[in-house]
Amino acid sequence: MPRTKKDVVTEFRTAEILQAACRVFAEQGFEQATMAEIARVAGVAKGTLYLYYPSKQDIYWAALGRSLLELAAATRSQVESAATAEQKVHAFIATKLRYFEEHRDFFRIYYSEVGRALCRHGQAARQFDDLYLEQVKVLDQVLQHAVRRKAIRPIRTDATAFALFDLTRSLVTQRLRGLSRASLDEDIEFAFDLAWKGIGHR
Amino acid sequence: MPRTKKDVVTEFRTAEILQAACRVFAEQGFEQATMAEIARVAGVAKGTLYLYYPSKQDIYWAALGRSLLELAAATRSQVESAATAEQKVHAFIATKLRYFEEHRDFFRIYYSEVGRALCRHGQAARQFDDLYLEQVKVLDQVLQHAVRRKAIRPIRTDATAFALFDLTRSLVTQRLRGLSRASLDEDIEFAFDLAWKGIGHR
Amino acid sequence: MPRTKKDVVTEFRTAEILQAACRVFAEQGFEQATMAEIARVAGVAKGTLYLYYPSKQDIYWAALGRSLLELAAATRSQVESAATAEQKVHAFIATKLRYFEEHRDFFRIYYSEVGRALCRHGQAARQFDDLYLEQVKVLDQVLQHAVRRKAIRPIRTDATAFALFDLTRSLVTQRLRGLSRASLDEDIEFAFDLAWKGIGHR
Amino acid sequence: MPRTKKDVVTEFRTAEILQAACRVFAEQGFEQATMAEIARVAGVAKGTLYLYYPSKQDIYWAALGRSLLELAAATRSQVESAATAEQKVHAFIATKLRYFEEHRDFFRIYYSEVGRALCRHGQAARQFDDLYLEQVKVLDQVLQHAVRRKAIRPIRTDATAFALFDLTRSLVTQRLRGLSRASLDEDIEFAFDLAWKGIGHR
DNA sequence: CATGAATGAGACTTCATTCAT
DNA sequence: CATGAATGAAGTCTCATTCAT
Repeated sequence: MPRTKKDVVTEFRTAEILQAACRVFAEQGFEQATMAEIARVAGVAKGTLYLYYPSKQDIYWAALGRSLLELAAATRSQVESAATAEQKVHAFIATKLRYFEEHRDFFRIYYSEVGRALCRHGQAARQFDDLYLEQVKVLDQVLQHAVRRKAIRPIRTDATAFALFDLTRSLVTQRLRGLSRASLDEDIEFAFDLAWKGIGHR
Repeated sequence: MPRTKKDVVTEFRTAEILQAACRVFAEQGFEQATMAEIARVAGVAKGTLYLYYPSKQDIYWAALGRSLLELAAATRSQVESAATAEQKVHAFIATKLRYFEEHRDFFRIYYSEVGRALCRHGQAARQFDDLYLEQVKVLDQVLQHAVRRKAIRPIRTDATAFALFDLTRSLVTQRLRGLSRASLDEDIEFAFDLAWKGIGHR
Repeated sequence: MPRTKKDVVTEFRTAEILQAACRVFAEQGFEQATMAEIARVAGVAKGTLYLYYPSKQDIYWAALGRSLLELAAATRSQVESAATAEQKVHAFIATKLRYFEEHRDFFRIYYSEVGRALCRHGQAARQFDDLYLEQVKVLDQVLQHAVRRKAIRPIRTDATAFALFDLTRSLVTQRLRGLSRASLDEDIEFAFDLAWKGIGHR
Repeated sequence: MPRTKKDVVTEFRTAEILQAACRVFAEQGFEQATMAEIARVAGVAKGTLYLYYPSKQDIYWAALGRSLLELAAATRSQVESAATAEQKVHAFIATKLRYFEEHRDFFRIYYSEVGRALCRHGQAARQFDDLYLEQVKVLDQVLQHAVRRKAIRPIRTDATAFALFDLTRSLVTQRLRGLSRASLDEDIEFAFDLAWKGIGHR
């Protein structure tokens, strides 16, 4: 509440750096990205980066984590707001697609990290993994509930949750690569339709 | 045409190197993997690697490409052998899941590369991308044909092809991470069921 | 001449900084010590250090020089006060041991600098060297006088002066490292006794 | 015994590097010395240094340790060869002065390290310290024995051992700094004489 | 052909010093 | 005067690649 001067500047710089980092990591990937390039894009000196983050790794996690938490929160919120199971699944897909559409750099880093996590598994990617799995769990519970209510077919909910998760990723990727000529809303409907007719009763 | 002596040795060394590379790249990722480690695992000297491949990048592409071509061929073959659209889609999913199940290291590299390709796009990943898109196209044509024959709902076949593609990846990932307790066949049936009930007529 | 306000503050800050510097340099050595740490210990900001000293090097010389001058003055004073050659040598040894006992941080820097001076010779260590040699000269003259008076054996006085100088350093070092269980006075007597009589029987 | 080819080269390079390191460390001190400079003096590339030593620290310890062990061995050997206590003390002083006279760069590093060890105490300098203290112990035992035989005065042998140790260092330093115009043998005799008889008349 | 010692470009990180507030 | 955020030069170490043996 106090120290507005310092905090504002810090927050500004932090945001500036993370934004630059996001762009650079999205374009180059973690390993190819250099601190020099991040600094250049952020418009600061190399040393300045280390005033705000102790290492390249930390900038990376910060850039990734910030959006990851935001996305997770948005997803939880939207899913909870939805009334029926159908609407919840729709909300899940829609929220993700919309968020990624608006944060394409984040999606690139995010997707890239999913791949990296398969290799080098057992490294410090725990925090990332946790957030990842938590998202799936949210959807899993929605599906479990829906199965009990017979809103959807009896189905392996955990595996389905994963699959729906990847389905959204699939569409985002298509959009990102310019392979989808449809509008965002159309893609959302398409994904939901595909998912729902698949898991829908009858 | 024969010259067996030389060719056999070359082929042997090549295979040995690629296998080692596959393991190392799968465990470490492209950037973290070192030529020294690949050489060590392959049981040859560092310099020897350069007798067979001009660069680290090339070993990577070779390791990736070899299995990629194999998988593509298997997929095409199995899909063509199948009679009905339903069986073709089933074959597509089954072939991929089976292949990845048997070539886990390859899958790791492959999936990791999908992520890397999003970043560093426009780099030399053209060959990878082509193979990737070709796979999708095979499925796309199956779906187009099926739509015309009203074997499945009228649907955006290209986007659906992508989605099915990612659906299989989703299940492989689950298996790889130890998140699926089902058998391989059960997972295949699950994936197909999910896909088909989604795209199936009625 | 007075302007007490400013001068007092300056003197206060200067002393504060030098004391902090003394502690930090003693603990870390010149190169490992950082301006940030000195500032932290001094309770001022990094920039403030540069208001009073133009560089790290200068703080170092100041911290070293201050005590060095003090010690030199004390030594001269005590030696002059002593009546006989024996007492003068005793005073020399005693003064040094007492001073170092009370200014252990200074001794660490001082001794460390002696070592550094051997390397990097020809650098700006002139001032340090001068003070160092001057101390020796004081003792040298005492010894020369004593030789003429036949108070001590005819002996190379300059080399002996150096040797006695290092003898005191030797004992201080032992005390500092906790290798001496004797009292300060006992160590003084021991050093003087050793110097005066040697170790030989008779 | 076998692998002469490789071993010889390795030994040659190792020696080359250590010699270069010795010179550079002697001239610049540990912190000011750079790997680039050591490589330049050794006539190899920077990376080559890391083929033989894992870090700058390790090169330093190696350069220091090699001579330290050599000196320790020579000292022990010479002291043991000597018959009487007087001759043993003489041997101790003579060996050290002779060795340092021939290995001036080593002495610089060595002395510099003694100073560094006072600061940053508690660091990994254990190995150095051990060798240092062991040397003193050798002399200590000689003195203890001599006291029992009444070859020398009853005296605190441990403290005296330290003092004699520093006495030799004192003379080496004088020679190194060009402050002694005497020959090496004269300085040896001077040091021994001073130690044995003290400065007092009679 | 095979080797692996040697290379050197380039990465991350530190820290003395500056300067706008 | 005092501050401390910003700077950027410089250092250590890694590793893909080369080449003499």
